[in-house]
Amino acid sequence: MAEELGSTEREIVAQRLRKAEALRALGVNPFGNGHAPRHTSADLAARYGDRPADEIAKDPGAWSVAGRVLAVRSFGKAAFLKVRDRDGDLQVWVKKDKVGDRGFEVFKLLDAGDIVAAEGPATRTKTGELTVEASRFTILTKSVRPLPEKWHGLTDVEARYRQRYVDLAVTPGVRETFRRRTRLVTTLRRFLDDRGYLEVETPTLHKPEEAGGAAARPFETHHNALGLDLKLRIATELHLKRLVVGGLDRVYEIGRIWRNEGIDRRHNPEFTSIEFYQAYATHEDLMRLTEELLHRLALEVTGSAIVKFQGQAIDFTPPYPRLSMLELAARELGLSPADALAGNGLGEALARAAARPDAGEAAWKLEQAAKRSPGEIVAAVFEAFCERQLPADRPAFVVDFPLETSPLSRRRDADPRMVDRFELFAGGMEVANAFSELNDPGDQRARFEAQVKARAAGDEEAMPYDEDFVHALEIGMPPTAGEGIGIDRVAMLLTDSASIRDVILFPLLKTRE
RNA sequence: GGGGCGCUAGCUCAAUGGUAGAGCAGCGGCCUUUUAAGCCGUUGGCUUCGGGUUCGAGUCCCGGGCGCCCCA
Repeated sequence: MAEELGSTEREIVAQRLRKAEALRALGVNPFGNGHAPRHTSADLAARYGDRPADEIAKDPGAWSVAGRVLAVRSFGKAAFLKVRDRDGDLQVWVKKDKVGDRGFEVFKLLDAGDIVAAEGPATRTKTGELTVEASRFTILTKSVRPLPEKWHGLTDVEARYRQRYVDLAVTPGVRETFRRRTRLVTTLRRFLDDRGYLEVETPTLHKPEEAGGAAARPFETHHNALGLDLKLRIATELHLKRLVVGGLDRVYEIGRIWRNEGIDRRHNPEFTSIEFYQAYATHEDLMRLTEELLHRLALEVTGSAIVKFQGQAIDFTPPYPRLSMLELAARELGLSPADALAGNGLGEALARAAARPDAGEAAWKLEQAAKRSPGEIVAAVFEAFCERQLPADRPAFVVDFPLETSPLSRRRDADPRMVDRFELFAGGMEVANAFSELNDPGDQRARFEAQVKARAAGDEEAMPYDEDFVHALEIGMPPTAGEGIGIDRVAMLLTDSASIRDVILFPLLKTRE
């Protein structure tokens, strides 16, 4: 098949399609079906481990494996294939005298990338590699496009995201990252199930008045038959709390959330959250639960409570330090917490802070905050100066949130300008957010009204007035605490991934051209 | 939204403004213990796209696209 010598991709595809036809001529369907391997690479590893060649020779077994060929080292009448199956890599040794003439004719039509099946005894080659010495060999699927180069693989990140199937097939560690992500979700689910939580599913299509629960802009869509404008949910909070009203005292939902906002290392427009709600609990209870949960997740997913993230070891062993947003922000401003919260001297202090050299790009944001309430200024100052001071070697709780930052949180009994809320930070990211839930319907009305006012004043992230939610609170919600955790962020931490795109199989990218 | 960087063969990368190259993959040979196998030979290019400057542009200038990083 030498009539066309070119090696552009188009010519390579044509070449390989000709090989597929040649396979058909040999009676091998190049896109065959119905062959099930009986073993995986892990089965061989489990059986033989590090045992030497002479021991394996006494018990070579009869193995049946299949997978994608990643590399071919051919010697004319024999060849070593690097084959990858779902568990790992395995070497297959194809020898003309063992697979027979026909099997060897099939082998000669092999390209890297093809899916093959091999049967035969195990052996250990003189270089020490556990190998299936094929007595039968066939090609199950012809790969008609070339795979990336075997040594460097696919390093172009854009190509990796756009063609995740290639990335998964050839890039070391990618499969493991997504296995870990799944183990994380499984562990999380078991953790809550064991504590009497009920997993539920609530709507992802929200009517405009339902699309609250967070400060974010929703995606908009439309139901044709009902003639109804809808929004994709930005949180699961308001529906889950309705369920607590209904007596599902411990509920959680793991699911997709959509927020119509920018994309960066920590944000993808669709991501996965877990929110859980527990009646008769307080935010203090949830802090302890969170410590226990993260500790468990680190252990189950990585095997250690100390996790390396971007060069920094993070110890997930409880307890985690608690830092006061109000105190830290007030200190930055040179005010007492009481004065900061009361707004005494706040304007001047804020202007001084914004002018500091280390305010840098945050200055603009601080100037914007000047028009807002003292509580929002405190939060803005915290974000600008204090987040980066949080401990790097372990997670940390931030507590003492001003009321204005939290329209769904319960007021603190001791100081109604504050709420009983915390956020958990780890690896420089906000990972969880939790609070004792507001269950006073009158107060909730007032908070929604303030949100409506903020929206009218231009705050596009302010949430709508959800009358039915207030109605639910009027029916009566037991004292409850609830929490949301960004699954993708935790997955980043536990897989040492710098970008959220590395833990989302198909991150959103712009259309090319 | 702003700034910086990148985009050259299927993949990974070279190329003072002066004939676009290499390795891998492919193709033709040799080769029955290789680990990026080796050796000989060989094909393959709309240099992201569109303008411009220039005798001459992958390279310089302007604009678009896509991506990454930083900032908002």
